[in-house]
Amino acid sequence: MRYWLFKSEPSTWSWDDQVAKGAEGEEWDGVRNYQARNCMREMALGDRGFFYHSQKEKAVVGTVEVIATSHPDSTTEDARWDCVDIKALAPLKTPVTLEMIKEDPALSEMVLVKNSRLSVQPVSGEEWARICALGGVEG
DNA sequence: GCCAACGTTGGC
DNA sequence: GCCAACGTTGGC
Repeated sequence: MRYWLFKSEPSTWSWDDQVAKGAEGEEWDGVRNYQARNCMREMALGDRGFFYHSQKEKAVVGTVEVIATSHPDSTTEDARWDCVDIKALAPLKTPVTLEMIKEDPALSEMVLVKNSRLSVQPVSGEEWARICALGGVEG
């Protein structure tokens, strides 16, 4: 199993919106960046991810699971853009903020730190375990 | 609200 | 195919 991070502006699509979709999940649509799209194309059923709130909050707030592999993005006719479906798994007891991530030597190499603009990105197994521990959630 | 970083577009 | 111009993202 591989691990990922999905970034969203809470004013556009928040963790609460994701939770409200329940087991049915939702398309992670609207991505118009090749690197982010390529990440989604690599995802497998059952892969796990973090749900990250950008802008004001800047924190990992929950975990999600990939429930549909890459398919055309329904919000565009442009065949270049694909997306996956994800469902909410569990909220973090303690949101893990960008500040905490930057201060933690074990997390200083995260794509989130190195390339802050990439909206869908890979997370290593070590990073996954560390953030789950900090956040008080089962990996 | 500003600005740096980055990706994309389009003219040559 | 290169590179300048432009638009967008996201942290501060």
